[in-house]
Amino acid sequence: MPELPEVETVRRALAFELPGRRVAAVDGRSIAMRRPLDVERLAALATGRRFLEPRRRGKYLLLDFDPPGLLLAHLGMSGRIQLVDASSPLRNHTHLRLDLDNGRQLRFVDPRRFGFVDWLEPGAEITDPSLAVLGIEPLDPGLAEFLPPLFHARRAPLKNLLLDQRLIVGIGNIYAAEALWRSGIHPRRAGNRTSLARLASLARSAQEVLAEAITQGGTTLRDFAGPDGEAGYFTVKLSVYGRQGEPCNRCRTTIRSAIIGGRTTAWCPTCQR
DNA sequence: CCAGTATCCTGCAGGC
DNA sequence: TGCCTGCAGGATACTG
Repeated sequence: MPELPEVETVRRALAFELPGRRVAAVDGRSIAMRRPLDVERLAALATGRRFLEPRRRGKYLLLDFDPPGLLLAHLGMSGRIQLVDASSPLRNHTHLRLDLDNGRQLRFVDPRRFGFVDWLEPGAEITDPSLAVLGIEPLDPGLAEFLPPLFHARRAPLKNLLLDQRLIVGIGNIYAAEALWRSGIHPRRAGNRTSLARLASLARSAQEVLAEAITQGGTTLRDFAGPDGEAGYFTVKLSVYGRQGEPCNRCRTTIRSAIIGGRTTAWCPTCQR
């Protein structure tokens, strides 16, 4: 489910309420996830600590504590984080619950279990196998400068390159398609067959679409504290993703789709070359 | 090193 | 109403 804008929206919502709160108890059931979920271990490590300001790196959420240590979370395809009253009804597939000292509860829900929550000791961030390999943050002001040479050295389709978290983080199947449409580039075009100028344009498009999605998500932040306590999976106006068979917003040509980089990819055959 | 594929898991929509 | 198939916003182990 979540790409960078969704994770950033969750982070901002958590930033309203978590800092300063103490973990009163941890509960759940240990199960297999992308990393095994060990509730006993998390309970022993997190209980009694206070939350600091939450951080994000790519699609990863980093919940820092005092005394130092952090919960590293990834939402995979179907993960959700809820911040609700401890008494509120439990969703199915709620794997982990952290009771706060104010009667609220932080919950990790993930039906497909492609996500995970893990504990990192101070400093382990540097060596963590998932975090250590991550590429550039797309909202970095220098993106349009750093990305073109990186992509230009590869012959894989740009769609694949955008999804490669070792090159650029936070972009998933939706925003990869949207960024390519905005810059008028065909998703199958090879990195090394794209001019540096067009790659710079792609970088700016990616930056724009992510920033706009975050802005949209921001409007749902007040709902976060509402009855369901979920960060809304806001409806960004999508131009190509999921719109195969419909007319292109720019030229009315029928949007088509194919599997590129192992994932369904939609594009406009007229606008994108 | 690079590119491409298979795989983990559940839920849901659509076809019959 | 079932039952089956395919697909889903991700990351990574493996192959060639």
